[in-house]
Amino acid sequence: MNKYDSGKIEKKWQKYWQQKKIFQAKDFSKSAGQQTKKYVLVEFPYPSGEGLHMGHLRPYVAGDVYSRFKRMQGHNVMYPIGWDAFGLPAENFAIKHGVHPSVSTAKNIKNAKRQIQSWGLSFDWSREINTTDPNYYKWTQWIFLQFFKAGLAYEATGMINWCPKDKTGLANEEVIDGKCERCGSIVEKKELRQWYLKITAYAEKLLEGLKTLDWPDRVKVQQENWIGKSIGAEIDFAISQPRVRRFVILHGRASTSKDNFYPWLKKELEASGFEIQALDMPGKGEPDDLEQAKFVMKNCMLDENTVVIGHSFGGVVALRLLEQGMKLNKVILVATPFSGKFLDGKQRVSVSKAVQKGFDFGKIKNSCQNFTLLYGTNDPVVPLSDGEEFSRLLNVNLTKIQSSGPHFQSKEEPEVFKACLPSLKVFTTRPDTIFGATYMVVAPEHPIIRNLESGIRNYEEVQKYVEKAKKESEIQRTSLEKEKTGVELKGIKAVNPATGEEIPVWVADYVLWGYGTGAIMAVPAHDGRDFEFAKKFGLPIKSVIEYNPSPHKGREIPGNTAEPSPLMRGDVASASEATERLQSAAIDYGILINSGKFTGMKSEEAIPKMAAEFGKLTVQYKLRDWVFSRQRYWGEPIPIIHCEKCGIVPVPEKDLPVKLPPVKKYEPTGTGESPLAAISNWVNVKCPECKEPAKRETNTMPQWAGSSWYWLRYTDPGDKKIFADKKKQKYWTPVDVYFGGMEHTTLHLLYSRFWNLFLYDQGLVTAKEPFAQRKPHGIVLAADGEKMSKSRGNVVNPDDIVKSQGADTLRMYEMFLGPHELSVSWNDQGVVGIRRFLDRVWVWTNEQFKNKKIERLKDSEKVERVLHKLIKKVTEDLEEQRFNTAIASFMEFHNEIKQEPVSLKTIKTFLTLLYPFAPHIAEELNQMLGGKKSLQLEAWPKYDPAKVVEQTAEVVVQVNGRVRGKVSVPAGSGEDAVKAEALKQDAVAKQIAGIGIKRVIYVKDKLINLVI
RNA sequence: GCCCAGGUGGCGGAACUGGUAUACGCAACAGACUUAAAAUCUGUCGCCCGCAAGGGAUUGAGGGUUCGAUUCCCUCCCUGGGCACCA
Repeated sequence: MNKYDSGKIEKKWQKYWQQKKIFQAKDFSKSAGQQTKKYVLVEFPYPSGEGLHMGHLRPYVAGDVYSRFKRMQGHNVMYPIGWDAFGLPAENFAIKHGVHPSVSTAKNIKNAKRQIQSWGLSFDWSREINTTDPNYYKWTQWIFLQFFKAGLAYEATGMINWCPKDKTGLANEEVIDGKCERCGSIVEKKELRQWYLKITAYAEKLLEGLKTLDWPDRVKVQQENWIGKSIGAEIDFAISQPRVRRFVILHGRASTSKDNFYPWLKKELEASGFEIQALDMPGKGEPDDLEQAKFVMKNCMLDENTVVIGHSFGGVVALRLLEQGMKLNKVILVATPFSGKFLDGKQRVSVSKAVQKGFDFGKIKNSCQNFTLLYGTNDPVVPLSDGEEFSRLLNVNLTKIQSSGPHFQSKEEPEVFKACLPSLKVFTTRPDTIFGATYMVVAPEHPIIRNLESGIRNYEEVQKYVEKAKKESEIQRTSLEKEKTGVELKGIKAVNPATGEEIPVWVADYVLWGYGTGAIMAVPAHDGRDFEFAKKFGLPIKSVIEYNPSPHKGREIPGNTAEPSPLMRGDVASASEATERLQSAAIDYGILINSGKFTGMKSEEAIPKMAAEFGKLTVQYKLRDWVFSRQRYWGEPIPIIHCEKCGIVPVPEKDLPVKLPPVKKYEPTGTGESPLAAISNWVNVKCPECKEPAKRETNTMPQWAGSSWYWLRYTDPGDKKIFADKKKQKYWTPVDVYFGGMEHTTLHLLYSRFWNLFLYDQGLVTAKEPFAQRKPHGIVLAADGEKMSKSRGNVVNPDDIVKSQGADTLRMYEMFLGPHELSVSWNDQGVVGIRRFLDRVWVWTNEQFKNKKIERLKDSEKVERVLHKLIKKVTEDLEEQRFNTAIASFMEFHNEIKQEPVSLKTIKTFLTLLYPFAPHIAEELNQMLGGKKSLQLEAWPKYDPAKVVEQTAEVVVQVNGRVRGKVSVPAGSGEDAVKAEALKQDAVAKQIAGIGIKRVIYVKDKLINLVI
């Protein structure tokens, strides 16, 4: 008998599988006996210099075992692999050693491929992909352009997360605990021009889709929390602003100062104590905006305390005023046209002329920082898209409303009046507490601080606070131990719309600019944070909710004995409901008090009513748009050209891919520009539209771009015409099982779902959701229970195990360690247990085979029963991916029958079952037994339910629920027979002696319980 | 603070819808083989009392439902993960 030489056997079979192309998945295959397709996916690796590690092995083996099993069941299985090869390590290596990333990447891929093959994984190599291959990233760029064309890829300047070590911007998802996901540096804030993908537009769809997925709850919940939906109300609080004295109304081109809403508006504003000016403008018909602007400057009192309302063409004039350097407090644009093309089909020469002259929006924003844009959803003349253009150029929100009359021309337009009064919009999930709002807080970044500069008496102090807050990192600002800080905006008061009372306005960094409206109504009696702040600064606290009188331990707030404890916890039952409908940070529902006509209502009832009364119901998400540009070299170039004249121009599809040019220096500049910016002959191009000189976008895409659609490419890896043929997609997608790590839940998995949902909406993808089932795996920890890491020196290299014990042992041990979804600790000593088992299988098979009679041998009843039990157990465990217990059952089987002679057929069946786990040894032994083809081509064994059944049953005898004995009875015996048998037992009789049996509980073939 | 997952021998872990808790493996101990060791094979092996037969307690803690609870319910503790001044 040969020794079990795992190294030799494994190489032999790996070569065999490759040559016979056993694992190639054929598109549309419907050959005889083949069932449905199965698309089994694992996260493709980043080929790093260190090679693949245990973290890769675990999901890959799981996917492999499952794939081999499913193929044998007759499924057409696709189990593909590729390389996610863009990324920083290769680039950093290039910086250090001057080796081009593509060179080191190719080398690393070669090594990783060698490793994967040595593990005996049944990947279909004919579908191998590489994200850094121009033929691949061509389509990554192409998809980006689809986002761009749909308006979901946009450029904006904003405060973004910046990693000072990697010298690049980061997405929100890449910041973990205020640190860079990749290198652990503390993330800074930096104002930069960036590309964004509008993932927020898909927030609701991403949430909805989750419901349809067969994913573990913990994964779904994590995505849900990340998207962070809360329903609440937006409420305007009026701001009294003593410095604004004067309103100037500029009417549209075909009207006069007496027309439209002007007389009514004048009356309203005068009643509020303002001075109004409204001129009849020169040049009717097709007026000239510059001429009108000069006329206004000459005839109106204009200064930094003036608000200008421009209706229609009047808005154009207002913008011209600003461009001329006129400083104004605020400009309200009402249905102001931009394009010159009107909805009634007419071209307005005056507007076209003004647009052609060009507005310098830099100058305009310099002159005034406070704009309101009002657009009518029912405007028959000026299109909403004009408003959107202004919104983009001025970087302010667009207010879309239904005007009372067409084009805001009715005699009264209340929305216009409302826009005239400065106000502060807040978002709250608890509008029912509005009567308790005793002050307001804005985030340090809130523009209202600049806008009300002239009205803020302590502006210097405020400014100092704002500057300090902006300098602090996210970690410092959101640190929990930190005491609340803030400064009152003196001279500014807000009006609580519920009580009519004037309340102070503060700036404080506990209010975040990134969420909601960046401003809150503070209800210190019912919000922990507001309470803390109010205590510190001595602000009034007013209780408006009475909690259900409940004996639960309320948390008494020290020093607040006068008021009923504001944070008294209410009824517990409401807590879980709250997450369902409305999320609440710190407060529970109760009965309203001190709340005018709402007093006595329950919170649940009051919330929608009060939201409608004082504002409107809205939805907020924590999800932010995806910062999609990186200031680094080794990534997909963003296929955009910047032209002075035509603006942002997408690279025409025929010019894709935009290839990475060779560079000498890979160092990131750190200034927020990519190293590509220095390659002038690459940067300078002709504008595809006007053919004038233009410049390429030099930012590249983030790591996650290539992996956001790679599973689609596997279905059609070589296609030159399209990213993935729709027929092939339709056959293969969605992915049936996706093995991978928990760490990708709010990164890769979220991004991929977003891309897929978008492409689905574009009609480019056939499956709405990309991954039907997700199987996350636990981390493989080192023997000491810590994470494996080089610095700890506790890393187990899979290559070493392959060398010493063999790939089959490595695979099986990895699976045997524990449940696939839980973290497990590697144990060097444990590995030998599996190797011993395989050794025994080797010896046992050889010895059985030596038995000359094996050909004619018939199995005993016991062997048959044990075998069929094994088939049942392994099949069921594999379906549920319970690999560890399946392996245990092989050992049990072996322990039970190792002394018995077994038939050839039984050994073969055993090897067939073992094949997915330990394919090399199974193939070798099967061949030794005379098998002519790969076990992969055998049908998966089926068990006979009749043979699984035991003839005799061991029934446990309990007395009062305690085990007192055991009886052997024929399977299926009735209660009386078992009871009689049980009473014969000494131990049982002893317990019962002298006491009558009150009751008997009998579970067939399992247990009899005598109650005395 | 909130949300998930989990807590079972010396260790990794089993236990189906409430029905023999500790399968399987590791480690440990004893024996066989050997000049010896390793390897291999055979056996023992959760804890306490007992020579034994047998008995008792036991699945993080406490309580409850039940003939019977690792499993269901309540309260609490601990570990891991996620979110976090998100209004």
